[in-house]
Amino acid sequence: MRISSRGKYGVRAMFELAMHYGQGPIPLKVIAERQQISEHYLEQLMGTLRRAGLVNSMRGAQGGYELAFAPGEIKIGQIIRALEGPIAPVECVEDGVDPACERFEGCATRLLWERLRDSMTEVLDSTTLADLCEEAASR
Amino acid sequence: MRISSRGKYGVRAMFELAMHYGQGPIPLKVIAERQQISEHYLEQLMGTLRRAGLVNSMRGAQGGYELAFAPGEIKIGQIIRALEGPIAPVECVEDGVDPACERFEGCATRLLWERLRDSMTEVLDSTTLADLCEEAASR
DNA sequence: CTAATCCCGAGTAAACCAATAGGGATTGCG
DNA sequence: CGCAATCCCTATTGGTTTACTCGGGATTAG
Repeated sequence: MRISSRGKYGVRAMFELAMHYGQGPIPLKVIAERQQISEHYLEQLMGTLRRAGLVNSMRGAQGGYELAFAPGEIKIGQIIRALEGPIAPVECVEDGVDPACERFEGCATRLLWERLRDSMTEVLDSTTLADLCEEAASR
Repeated sequence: MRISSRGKYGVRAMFELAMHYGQGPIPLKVIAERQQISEHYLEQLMGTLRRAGLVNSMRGAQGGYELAFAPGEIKIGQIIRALEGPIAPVECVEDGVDPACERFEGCATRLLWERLRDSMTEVLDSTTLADLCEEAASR
């Protein structure tokens, strides 16, 4: 029941961008350094986040990345979904999957997985980058 | 954010045992058949569950597996922990891990992962095999 | 022009997963 | 007793995923 480094790194990188929101683009190199993430690896993740519409990038000298929205409008759940796929402990409770289950009792365990999915989603979608910034500031 | 087949299969197998609790041991073969799980693979999982003290086994003809406790006393969380390890979205919020974080802002994301861990634990530890049986019965 | 920067695709070593293979030990029953 | 049913254990395998690394191309501010 672990998220992968993709999700961890992604949230850390986005948090870094959130902490400097409105101050112009931040180059990959700086994010990677400050968050201790392999630069090339992070590059791939940022590409994914860009294609998901969560960050904007500027090429060329003085370029870098910035959030596509204000920190308060980006939910952690969006970041995780972009990098790790649907938030669902088992495939059959993914959004948009046919709920018909051939196993009669499959449904018994299915309800459980739905509850688990919902509680995970609730946490991840009720927290925004702004919340993380506040928590970091209040210490 | 998926649990592996180990966890899925394990819960299904334990549910099967719960549905027939008190009716003597059920052979692996039957569990595997009813739950459509590879017999040899399930054997490994049952070994793990036995060593975790969640099931008892009887060898020889007429042997099989049965729950070590009443269904109401076995939490899903125990099954998952036995088969998948600690319930924690990231390593640094596992129980018993040093909470000191070298990254100053690591703590900002750490709080998030703790909340996620707690909400997952809450669901998995508040549901017992008896709950699954009830849900299956009420339809 | 050039240095800084993003962009992209390929390759890779290690780990993990789900399953298979093959045999050994126990035990109820005829 | 002897055998079939059953659990027990270790090893191996093929496939996938993970977390990177490598090398080069495109863009742009100064």
